[in-house]
Amino acid sequence: MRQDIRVAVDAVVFGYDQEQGISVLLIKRKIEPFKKMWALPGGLVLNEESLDSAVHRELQEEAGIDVKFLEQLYSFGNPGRDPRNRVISISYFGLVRPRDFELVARTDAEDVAWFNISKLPPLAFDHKKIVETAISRLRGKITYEPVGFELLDKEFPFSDLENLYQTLLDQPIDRRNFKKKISSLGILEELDRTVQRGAGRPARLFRFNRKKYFELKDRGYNFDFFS
Amino acid sequence: MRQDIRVAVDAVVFGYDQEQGISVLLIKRKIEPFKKMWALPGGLVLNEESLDSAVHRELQEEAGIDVKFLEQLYSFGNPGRDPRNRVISISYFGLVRPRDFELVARTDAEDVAWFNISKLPPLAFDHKKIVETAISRLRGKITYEPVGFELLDKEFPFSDLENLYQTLLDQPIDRRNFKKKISSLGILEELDRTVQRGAGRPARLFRFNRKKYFELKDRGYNFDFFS
DNA sequence: ACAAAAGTGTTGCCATTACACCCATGC
DNA sequence: GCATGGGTGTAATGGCAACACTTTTGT
Repeated sequence: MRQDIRVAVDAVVFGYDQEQGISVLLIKRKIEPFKKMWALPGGLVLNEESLDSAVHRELQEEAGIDVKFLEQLYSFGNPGRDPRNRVISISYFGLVRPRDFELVARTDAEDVAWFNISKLPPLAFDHKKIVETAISRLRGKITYEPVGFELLDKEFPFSDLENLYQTLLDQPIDRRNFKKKISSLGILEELDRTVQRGAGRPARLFRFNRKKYFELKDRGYNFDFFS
Repeated sequence: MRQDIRVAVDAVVFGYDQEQGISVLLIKRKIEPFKKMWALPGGLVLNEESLDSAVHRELQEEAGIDVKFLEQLYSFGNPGRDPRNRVISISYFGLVRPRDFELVARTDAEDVAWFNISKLPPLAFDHKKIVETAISRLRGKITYEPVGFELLDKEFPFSDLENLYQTLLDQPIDRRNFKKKISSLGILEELDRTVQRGAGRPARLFRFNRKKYFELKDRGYNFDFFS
């Protein structure tokens, strides 16, 4: 019998926010199977498009967002992961600043929303497994490359970076040692301006030096976070 | 138009040998397209089988070998990577001891052979790119997990491990420091026996402590190889 | 006896860790 | 003036890197 397998892409897009922590973008399905359940944005690849284009298109179509940082995660292909036909899912991993986007549910999606990664609803298909894979990739990532460029505002107080790392590592960091380490990498530029956040002393703003940041990312770097 | 994409798996299986260094397993294609060219073992996934089974089956069918260590590498899916139909390839990465197997060309393969990774012939499809991706994964791998269990003989002199790392890193290693580092990981067991290799003093044999080796592998470990 | 490979310790240095008080602002 | 978050330096430790000579065998 001729091969009868379909190919889909699915995206696990993470956002970071001081209040919410790390969130994942989900859509509520408008159609069967798993109608009304939350699921990862994604869908079948068109005949003429590349896999990368397919993910970008689906994110645009279903959630109305344009994710710049996307990389391939893993391909899930067990028979039976879709109850109707055999579909293999090529999953992607993305990072964005949620505040940069206004979510808009379209086409197959009845709703779109951010969910904190520790408060996920039940998910359609094997999407729970996909999200878990993505989270463990994200956690692993910060130990061998810098993370933050895609998740923080263009200009941010140092404590934002510190909080991001604490959230991702799920453990406290010594502020002074962390500052020393990051500063020594030379990927940050200190600005003259400050920002006030609630009570307390105003914080100086920083931004990433795009060039050095990506150089370091390409070379790879071993952070040793234990403290 | 209904989706018309096929799904294949391809395997980049590496072998290590004191004389040959790092090699890749290739087959010579018996059929069009790219008839008579060298290519990675692989082929279309059957309707009812998992991706993992598909790779194992293809390796068995085309090369007659049974690869125990296999993990997913990356999925390549550009339209046009196969000149006839659209085929996406889910590639896998494997490690074996070449001496454990006798290669046997079967089904679609006219020939099977090991090629040193620096002396590869022209390859069919985009297999050159796939092999390059696999090599860079292999190089990366040894910096965050131990490697060797799957590539060395059950019992081996310490110098084999040292040579393996030197080959993979493509740079000399200080023998004393390397010994100290590996010993401190507690993944090696020293045996009473020795082995003689050509001239020189006989070398004591070692073997991996399977349990501790895989514990370390799961936990992840940061080697810092610079020297 | 010499060539070839195996085996083995010490020292200096640098990077990581641990640790606590002052500063600028809002209320 | 007090609560809140921002900002900063030093000393001790431990892990890594550099480094060369002796041992055991074959020829």
